[in-house]
This record gives sequence, structure tokens and C-alpha cells, in this order.
Amino acid sequence: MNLKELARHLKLSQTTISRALNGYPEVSEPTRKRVAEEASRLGYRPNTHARRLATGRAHAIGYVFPSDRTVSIDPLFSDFIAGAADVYTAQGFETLLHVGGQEDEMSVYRRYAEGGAVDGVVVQAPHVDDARINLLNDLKLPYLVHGRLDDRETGYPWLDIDNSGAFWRATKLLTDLGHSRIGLLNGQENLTFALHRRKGYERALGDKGLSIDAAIMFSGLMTEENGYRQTKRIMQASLRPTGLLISSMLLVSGAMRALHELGLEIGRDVSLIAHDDGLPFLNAEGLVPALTTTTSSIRAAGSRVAELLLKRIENPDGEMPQELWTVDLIVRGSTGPALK
Amino acid sequence: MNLKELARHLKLSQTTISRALNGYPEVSEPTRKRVAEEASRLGYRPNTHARRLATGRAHAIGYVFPSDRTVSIDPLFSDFIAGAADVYTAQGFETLLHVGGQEDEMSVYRRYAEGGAVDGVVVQAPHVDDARINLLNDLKLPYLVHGRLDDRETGYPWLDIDNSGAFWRATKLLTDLGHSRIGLLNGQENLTFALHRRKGYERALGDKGLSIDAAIMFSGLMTEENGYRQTKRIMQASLRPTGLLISSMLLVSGAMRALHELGLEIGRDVSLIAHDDGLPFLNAEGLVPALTTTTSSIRAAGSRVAELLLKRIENPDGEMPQELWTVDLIVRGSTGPALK
DNA sequence: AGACTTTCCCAAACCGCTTTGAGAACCCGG
DNA sequence: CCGGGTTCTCAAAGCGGTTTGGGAAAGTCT
Repeated sequence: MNLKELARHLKLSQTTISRALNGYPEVSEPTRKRVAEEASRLGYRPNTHARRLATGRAHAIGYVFPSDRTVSIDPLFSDFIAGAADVYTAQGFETLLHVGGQEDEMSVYRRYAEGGAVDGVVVQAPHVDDARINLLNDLKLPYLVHGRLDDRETGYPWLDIDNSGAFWRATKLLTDLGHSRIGLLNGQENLTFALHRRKGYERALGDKGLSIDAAIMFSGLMTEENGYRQTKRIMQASLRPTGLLISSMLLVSGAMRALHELGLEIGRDVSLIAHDDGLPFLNAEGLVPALTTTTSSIRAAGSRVAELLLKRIENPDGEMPQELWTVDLIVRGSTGPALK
Repeated sequence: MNLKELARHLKLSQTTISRALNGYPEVSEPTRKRVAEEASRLGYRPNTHARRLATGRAHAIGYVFPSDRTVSIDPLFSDFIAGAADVYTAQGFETLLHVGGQEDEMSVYRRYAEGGAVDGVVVQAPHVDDARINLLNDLKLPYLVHGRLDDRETGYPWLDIDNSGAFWRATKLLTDLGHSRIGLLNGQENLTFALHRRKGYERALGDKGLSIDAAIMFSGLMTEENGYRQTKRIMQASLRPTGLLISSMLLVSGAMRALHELGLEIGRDVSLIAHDDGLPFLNAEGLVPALTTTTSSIRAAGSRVAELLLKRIENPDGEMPQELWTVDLIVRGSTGPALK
């Protein structure tokens, strides 16, 4: 069932049908009603591609993942995309995923822009020096960055959480509690989110005149196994830390395993603060003791990024969105005063 | 830059360009070469929607998630889709994601089929009695099921792992080691994969004349927290089990936490076997002791499902693919003889 | 050389929708 | 009853590709 058939069936022109269905004012109410009813009765659905060709709008957003991704897709992504796709769906947009292949991320964007496959893209996990931004600006393909570049904040639209502030506060909480030796388990620091966290941590240490020691720091993939191994390494360093900052709940589960094994009690022998992205399958509050966390829902971020991007597509010359979310520091049972 | 412009530029007709670029034999090799070079030099990309409208093929596969999903998107999905999208990308297909919205999953399929938005869909997490299959058959929309219906195996294309056999073997390993009281932490049993696992488990118990006891079983969301809580409950039941079967690594991390807390040593006081989907961020081999697992890569399954679906789209009247993967049982350190 | 292929290229139709520009039908006040 | 608005409807022209059905040019065979 296509437009032409429906038109013939109703003895109206295609134009009238199209207008009736799309809510243009040139059609009388009774006619519109009759058209709408018959259309749904006959199960008419406009052909997606015809409509897109005619309107020039793809009604789709692209998410592309580079092929050199070390650990397939980040598990955080499930939640980030779930939040986003909800929004797109509600607005009648499709969500396109592109993973790997020979083509690198940049040329996928190029193809998207020139082939009109999507109306916009979301740039994820920006690196410290990310070439994607300039490319997208050149291509005039609307986009939104989840995160920031390290060295500049202007000239591109972004939404980020205050990673540096969050880790500064978390570190400060520990130093205020008397901890003077604090370890850090971080993500890969060529990604800005991780770099910002380290900076916040180092700034807070600097505030107290504490030194920075690579022996109690780690940067790398945020897996359970790294959490375990690196916690063991760090907690067996000369001068064992009494506090530990951890960049992800996945690292935490490995870290807790290591601490148990070492016979250290969390909240007493060692204070733990983790960053919690609100993953539904790994709940910081359900742990024993409940974890003190810097908390920010990655799913909510996904939704908001989607909203902002849609707005931007709607009105490319509007104000450039740049949103910095503060991060809650929620104190629970895993932090306590430093043992003397 | 579109076809017409490129044609004018090369002083050739649109037809010739199109044929040259798409590898039709009616174009001489030198011409083809010249066209290809000029096209890439000028950065010509065919418009996605025009091409799709003309060919009638969407070159896209849909993955739809119902809105009533209890825990957003399953974290397993990241890996499943990563495997799949790799294949699609290599074949020039797009991957479409649809999450939530008012529209239920069934009407999304209907819209896909009638609007030509995708060439096929993947049905995930089939329930015991899943209406999606019949709908898709009616719509004549190519599809592939990851998993199976409980009550029938014919009349639809599927790829599944032998969940029942895997859990039967795992349970048998424990009973052979002398365990007679074995708990089960399972996924939601309205999903067939979980149901099949329970059936395998019960069959193995039945083989030894052991009884089934709901007090040491759990079925529900596979979260860390449930792993912890339910392990505690089960291990404090009257007549503590000496063996535990666990349906996911996420449940495992909670379970291990609980066991540590209860002061039970894994591999000695209690034997553990888990199902490992090969998630990159949660490695069974890296645990201490390394975990005995039934192992099957969900990422590989994602890829294979994608391949089969593409074949099916290519040739809808070909043989109906029905693939059952056996599951490796890998014995590591978490299993041992039952204590007398 | 003439007939017959083969090779290369083209104009035009088509995919199914949106949108423009204009015509027919109706209503109003003067 | 007639001119000027409204209101409703339509035919036709895109959107940017693919595909069909030939036609011209070149090559092959008697």
C-alpha cells in the first residue's frame, strides 16, 4: 500500500493525502479524518526512504565506534545509548550504529555528511587531542560531544560532567579525613575524562602539599581484572595507601576482591571512593559497606546529549550548547578517618 | 556533488557513471577507472536514500528493544551488537537501534516491514511463548532469532547455544565430584535461555535421584547485587549447598563477595561453576581461584547471527538456518570434590 | 564490402514521497 | 448579480539515484 494506491482508493490526489496525513492546514477537517482513518485501516506506512529523499532530512543520528577499539564496545555504552535512543525514538528519529570495518571513524563521518545518511552524530570518548571536531566542523555535520577536549572548550558543542571537580572533591574528602597517601585507579588517560580526573586528584593533593607517586597510580582499561591486579600492586607498594580513588565500578569489583584477599577492611583499613555511572547491574549502594561515590548517571547524560543534538539540528545557528554537570559526592560507608 | 554533476563534469551520462561505479560489465575498463578516480577525487558519495529508494533495499538491519525492559539494555548487548555490527559494516549494511517509546516492539516491526526501513531484524531474548515470531512470518520480514522458543524449534531461523546441555554437564561435573546439594542462580525464567538452563540442571539432578529445592534456587535479574543477596540467602539455607551454578559473570561477582563474607573458600568449601559469555571487562580466568565455566562467546554469536541473517536476506527461500552451538565446559580452580 | 555481433554509451522511465503554483468551488459584501 | 477573498483540491516538478531498452560505433566473419 503506497500513497498512489491510497489516493486512488480514496479518489483524492496524492497531494491531498500527503497534506492530510502531515497536518497541513489546506485540508478540511472531515477530509483529514476520512484520510487518516482509511490510511490506518489499510495499514498504510509511508516509505522511509522516499520520504527522506523528498525532505532531505535523514531523521537519523549516528554513533560510530572506531575499529581500533581495544575492548570492543565499552559496557557503559549500553546505558548511554539506551538513554539516547529513548529520546530519538520519541522524536521519530532512528539511531544508527557503526562499528569497526576498514573505514576509519573520520571517513564514516565524511560519508555520512555527503551521503546524507544521518542528520547528526554524537562524538564519544574524546581524546586529549581529537581531530574529529575539526573534521565535523568542516563537514558542517551537526554533532555533539560527550566530554570535552583537554585544551579548549569553545568552538564546539559539548556536554560533560565535572570530572576534575569530582575527583578534586573526592580526594579532598580523604585528605580532610586525615589520609595523606591516596592511590588512584584510572581509565586510559589519553581520554580526557580520565585525564581530568587525574588533574582533579593531583590538584587536591597539591592543595595539601602532598606529593604525587606513580607507584600508587594506574591508568588503563577499566576491567575487573585490572581492578584486582592493580589494587594488589598498589596496596603492596612501600608505604601502603590508606585511601583509594577508583574511576569505575568495574574496577571496584576487582579492587574489593583484592582488598578482601589482603585482609584489609574497607572503610577502616582503607577508604574507598569510586565514580559511579549508575549502571543498573552494578550498584554502589548495594555493596558492603555501601560505597562512597561520585555519582552521575550516564544514562541521563545520553538522553540529554540526544536532546541537545536534536535542538542543534533543528536550529544550527542557535546558541552553542555547552553543559557542565556537577557531580554529586555521596558519602556512604566506605570512607572513614585515616588510621594513625 | 551528486550523480548529475559528476556526469556533466565527466561528459558522460548518469547511467554510465552509475554502471561504472557499481561494477556492471557494460562499461569499458579504462572508462571505469577514469570514473572511479574522478569520483573519489571529487569526493562523490551516492545519496543513501536515493539509492535505497531506487533499489528497494534498505541495506540496514534493525535491533529493537521493548520499552518495558526492566534493566535498560542488557550489558551483554554491547558485545552481542559489536560482533554483529562488525559484520554489517563489512557488508555495507547499517545497524539500526530502536529503544522504547510508546510503540511496542510488534508495531515497530510492522512499520519496518511496511515502510521498508530495514531488510531484516534480529529477535533477541525470546520468551517462552514469543509472539514476535508469528508476526514476522506474517510480515514476511526476514529475521533471525538469537535463542529459541521453548516449545518448538521448527518454522523459524535461529541460532542458540546449548544452554540445557551446558548446565546439565556443569551439574553433572559437580555430582560426579560427590556434591549432592547444588544451588542455582539463574536469569529470568520467562526467557528461554534461563529456562533451558534450569531444565539442564534439573535433569542432571534427576539423573542422580537428587531432589529439587526452591530454597537453593533463584531466578531474576542478573545483577551484582542479586548475586550477593541470593548467594547469602542460599548459603544460609538449612543444609548449606556445597555447589553453586551461576548463570552470569555479573551474578558471580556478587556471589564471590558474599562467599568471602561468609568465610567460605571457593573450590574447597563451595564449588562454583558459572556461565561465561566472554565479556571483555569481566574475565573468569582472572579470578582467584580461576573459575570453572561453561563458556560461549556472545560476541561470536552476534557475528554469526548477523551472517546468517544476511544470507537469509540474500536468499529467503534457501534452507532455514538453525544452529545449535555446543558450549565448552572449562574446568579451572573453582570446583573440587565435595567435603564429607 | 556487407551483415552480424559485440562493446560502449545514452535518454528516459521509475522508485514513493513532498511541495509548488494554480485552478475550481464556494462564500461574502456591495 | 458580480468582483474579490477563502477554502479545498490537483497536476506536475522535483529529490538523486538505478535500470530498461535502444542506438551508434567498432570489430568479426563470410
